[in-house]
Amino acid sequence: MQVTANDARATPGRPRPNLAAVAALAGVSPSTASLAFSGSGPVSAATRERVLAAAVRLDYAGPDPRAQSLRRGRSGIIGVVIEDRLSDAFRDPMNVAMLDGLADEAGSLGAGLLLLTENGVGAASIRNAPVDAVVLIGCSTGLADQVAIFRQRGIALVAIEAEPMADVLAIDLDNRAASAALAGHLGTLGHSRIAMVTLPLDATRSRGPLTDETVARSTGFTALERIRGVREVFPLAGGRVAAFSSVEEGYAAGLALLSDRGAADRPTAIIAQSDLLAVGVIRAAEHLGLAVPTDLSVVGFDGVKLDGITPHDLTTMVQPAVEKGRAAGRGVIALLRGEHPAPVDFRCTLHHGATTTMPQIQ
Amino acid sequence: MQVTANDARATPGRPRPNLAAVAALAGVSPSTASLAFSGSGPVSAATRERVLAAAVRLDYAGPDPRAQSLRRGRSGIIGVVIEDRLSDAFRDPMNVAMLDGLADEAGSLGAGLLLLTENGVGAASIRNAPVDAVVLIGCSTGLADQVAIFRQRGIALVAIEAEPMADVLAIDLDNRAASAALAGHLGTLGHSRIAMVTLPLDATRSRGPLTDETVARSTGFTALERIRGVREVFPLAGGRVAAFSSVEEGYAAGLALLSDRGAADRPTAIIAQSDLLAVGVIRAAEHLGLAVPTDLSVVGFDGVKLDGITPHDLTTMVQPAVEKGRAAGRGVIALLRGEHPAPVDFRCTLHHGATTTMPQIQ
DNA sequence: CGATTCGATCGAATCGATTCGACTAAGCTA
DNA sequence: TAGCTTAGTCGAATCGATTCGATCGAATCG
Repeated sequence: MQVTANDARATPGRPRPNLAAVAALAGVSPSTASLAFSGSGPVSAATRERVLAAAVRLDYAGPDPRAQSLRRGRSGIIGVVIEDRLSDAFRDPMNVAMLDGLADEAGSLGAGLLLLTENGVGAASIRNAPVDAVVLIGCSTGLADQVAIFRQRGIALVAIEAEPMADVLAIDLDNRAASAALAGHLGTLGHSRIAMVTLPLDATRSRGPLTDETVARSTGFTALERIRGVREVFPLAGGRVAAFSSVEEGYAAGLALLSDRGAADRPTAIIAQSDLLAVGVIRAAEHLGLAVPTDLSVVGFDGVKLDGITPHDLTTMVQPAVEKGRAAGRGVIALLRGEHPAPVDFRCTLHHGATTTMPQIQ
Repeated sequence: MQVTANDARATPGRPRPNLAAVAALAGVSPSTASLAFSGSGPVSAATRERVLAAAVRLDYAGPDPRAQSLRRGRSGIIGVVIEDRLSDAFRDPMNVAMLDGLADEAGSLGAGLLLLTENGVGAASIRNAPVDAVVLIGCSTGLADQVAIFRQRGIALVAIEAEPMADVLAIDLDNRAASAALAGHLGTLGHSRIAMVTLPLDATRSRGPLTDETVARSTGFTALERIRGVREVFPLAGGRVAAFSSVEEGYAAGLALLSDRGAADRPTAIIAQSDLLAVGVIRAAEHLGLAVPTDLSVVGFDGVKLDGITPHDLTTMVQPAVEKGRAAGRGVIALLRGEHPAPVDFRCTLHHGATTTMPQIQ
């Protein structure tokens, strides 16, 4: 029971005053004091002054948000469910951009974002979090359980790029069509030996060849959709699965796809599921003495800024990541208002860079 | 007023049952029902069964977290104050790593992380957030106001790398000493024309030359400490201020420091305040035809993984970023227990890479 | 001048759970 | 069998604010 630094009112400090105490000191009823603070009712200027003065005297910090949220039935908090470790999720600039857009809209509502990771004890936090709504980000198809919990609690749900679910507002991207368009672009140029470098297919983030089995077991909605899109054009396209959306992973996958193969055996084009992966693939190609796009065409996905990361002007599908987050935020707001917002579908736009050309004649 | 998909019980849905309703259906008092749920009291197995069955019948989702947090005086939420836009803050891998460590410890407590940005309307959310504790990350020295608010609310405070403040648990890094050591390393090698590329000096994130004036106006604690450390060795060292910790910014700063100068005029070594900046500087040097380290020595800070980003083995100060977050988390836990945890000071370790050598004789 | 309205204030109920103290009945000891 | 313990249950107070309806005095209107 040390008494050192007992000025630290961190936790035990003397009990904070409440509105009733302020009201008592000001000589008014708690209800009047409440009105004076919230400004939602007729209060004479004189009483308001008195209440505010009393609050200052008592060092009252304003209404307790916990009590407010109980009374109002709203906490002003939006949950964000992220399946990964934060460091993994935030490694992908797209996720960060989405979160940024979401934070923007949430901020306009005066709401905060509560990060909910589902790993470990986090399950408890999903069950107990005082959230008004939840946005599912970069989530696998295997979160039916979580969704059920939230639904039972009567919490509004929004999912970004997820398998359609009942009672969940979908914010989607045309991953499939966009990937098909990229593949089509390469097909038009004359490519036929195509390989993919995909985003992780499940939460284990295991790196390796893209096999029918790994695809069948996959829970990564976005990655799957993009694979499907490519296979609409090249039904047999294979490739590698990356563990992260990063330059290093792209580099490793690129080496795996390009090393130890003759020109006749090697893919003439690689479709990477993210720009970072694409940059890695390009580095691998160049490391192996292959010129891009002469010896190898490479396309990416996302449309992130690559200045300073690569000198190439990458051909890629530009997606409105921040806008996805914004749309999710607006969806939340509408749901909380009791409206029935319509699902949103975003479109990618093809950026015609300089990393694709016709395949060399062999 | 469409009635489509009216199954969406998102918001308006019929009112959720409460514990009292469950108790009534089970034929017990609310207090007993509460005991049955929390398990913190003697309840016969039969009664517990009955209560649980009633809960299932009513589709009761468990105690309302809002009411719990009012009653208990704890919300199970830890606020994280980030000064920047999220997309800016998360661009720096150090911040993400810290957050990850923090999330880890918070998760073990069953707590969630609430992102609080102070820009815009966010001020409202700082004032109203139902948090038990707050961690200040990457914050400027100009947040006395926020700290005052939290203190008034009796909220436990932890700051990572911030100017010491009363009643705020400090988690610090030896930025100054580590920077001095880096500078000393270069000094020992024989360098004397040193330039710095610093992290942003304030929230405006303006790019430009490092002048006495910008330093004097700066609010960036970490950046300032690192500048001070370097100037312990090279009192007159100047340089450039970057707008972000990124490769592109480093590249731009590198060009500004190295272009249009003769070998006798140019710095022989550059101290970058982050590894990403250092990589950018190296790219700029190489773009200008200067070899690293022969023509220019470069050091970084942080110790991030750079595989795939640069082939160089960067000489840098490795900091325990995840551990900083963990320590902050443990500090929060201790404070909430009413303990008086001691401040923590982390040390960087010098990684001797291959980007420094003796300056060329002119 | 009496009736009416309006502005300001207050009382009491409410949000949903937790918890302390009290009570009951059953099991035990002497 | 009287007296005592104890497991199980319940009532009521409490956390801190909001809000509806009622009240009271003063100002306005016919």
